[in-house]
Amino acid sequence: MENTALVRKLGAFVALSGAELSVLEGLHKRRRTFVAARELVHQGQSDQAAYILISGWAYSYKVLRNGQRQIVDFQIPGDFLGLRSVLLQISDHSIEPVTDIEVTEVLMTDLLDAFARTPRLATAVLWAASRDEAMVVEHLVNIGRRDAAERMAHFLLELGARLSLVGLGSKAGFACPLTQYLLGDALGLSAVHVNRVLRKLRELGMVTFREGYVTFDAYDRLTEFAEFDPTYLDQVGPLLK
Amino acid sequence: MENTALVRKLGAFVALSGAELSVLEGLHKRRRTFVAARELVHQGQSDQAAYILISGWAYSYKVLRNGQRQIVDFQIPGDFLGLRSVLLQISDHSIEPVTDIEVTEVLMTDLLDAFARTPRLATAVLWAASRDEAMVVEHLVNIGRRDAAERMAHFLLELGARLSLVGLGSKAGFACPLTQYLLGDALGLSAVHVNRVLRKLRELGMVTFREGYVTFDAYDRLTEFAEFDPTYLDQVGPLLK
DNA sequence: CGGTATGTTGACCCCTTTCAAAAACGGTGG
DNA sequence: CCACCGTTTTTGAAAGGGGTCAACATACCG
Repeated sequence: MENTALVRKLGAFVALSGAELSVLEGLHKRRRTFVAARELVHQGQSDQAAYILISGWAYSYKVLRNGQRQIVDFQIPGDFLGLRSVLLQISDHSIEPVTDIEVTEVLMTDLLDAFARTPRLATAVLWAASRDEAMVVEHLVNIGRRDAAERMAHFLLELGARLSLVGLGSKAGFACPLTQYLLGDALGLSAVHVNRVLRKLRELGMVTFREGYVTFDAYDRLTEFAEFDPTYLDQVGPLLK
Repeated sequence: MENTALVRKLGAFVALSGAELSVLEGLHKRRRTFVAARELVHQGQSDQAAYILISGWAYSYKVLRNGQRQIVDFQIPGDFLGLRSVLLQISDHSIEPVTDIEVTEVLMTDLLDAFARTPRLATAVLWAASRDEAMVVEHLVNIGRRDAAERMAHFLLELGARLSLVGLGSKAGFACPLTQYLLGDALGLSAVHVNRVLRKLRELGMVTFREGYVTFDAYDRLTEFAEFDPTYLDQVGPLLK
């Protein structure tokens, strides 16, 4: 089964029965692929389907009239794309792949049906949504109250931790397809300043971001510097037995 | 029934049956009151209960080691307090009343039971959580990509719109118990700058914030200025019939 | 091999912060 | 009713973090 990442995520919250697993399985209706940098969901469009990311990276963002863009979050394998859009019946944001991506489509009607048949699954998805919200909240704190260097450090650590949870990273580092423009739009910084900050962090011997790879040169020192506390990403144990 | 605000909110998403309404009713176990400015939930504490706000204002926030504080959102009547904390089993933020508040307590076990018995309620709560997340996302855009004046304007408009939905405000204005320090911590600005920005907006003839009351002097011009689009707050009609 | 996207660095400027201090406000107790 | 005191609001002056503009280096690609 390829959507292990999602099953693992939800399984951490709710111990899923065989029946529930097969309902979850049944959600994966259609396999689709999208190419890098071509918008997948458009802000304002009303959606009938969400996606589960199988491979590749994507990001969700909002654009302002003056052309500025704020990236809300990056999505990595195992994450939902556009779940909120489906529930609110309208997309309040756009989604674009960073790399070529593979997804499976989840139809809203199927999802609501699944909830009706297996309430525990609804709870599990509610948990996943809460975790996503916790990440957005952390980004808010990051942008609102940390200076550029701390912000960058925190961001890279969070990404590393998330990737580690799905086997794509470690405390040593991770492969990262993001450009400095994307980083800037995610952190509320200019691309130019992103560059300067990365240099500073490199010179401080804490992280190196070069050639699509992030290396944590001093993980603990970086964690301390960024005041990074991964509690909001972890799940201690199944809440529903 | 006093928790009309919540019923109205959820009812907008899911047409609730009599049975579902009574389950919802049954959630309101205990009525409690808290006094202003005394912390109600502490960051890091593990929670067994959430609250539904009946009257008064509260705010959720995170503190950094250096003492800085980022307010994530203000809660007004009809809003959940600490729903995310309950689902994640740990509070990633603190909550404090702005004014004296009345709440009803919702025990986690009751909530999960209610989900099991009435799946549509789970869907409705998932919707409410999505709406909260949409607000946080909008705050992120606000702080990340708007300058101080636009940010303040957008914030006041959103607050006005939310209060209007529960009958506590209009396009003319609303009663607002917030201090300039609270505004600053919510918007990622210093209190001093908040003051300057308010003066500027007042001199531009768009909003006036004086003596605990926000007056929209030119609602449309302000909306235009802040690029405020309330779509993310509204609900067009019940998704589940 | 030219062309386009990305990374790098310097100089300058402006929005916001910080520091400081005064004024206004609101409650409290005498 | 008033003196007193803590909180909140207001304003000024100076410093700084990050933005903007511009140029150049580098890498990738058909």
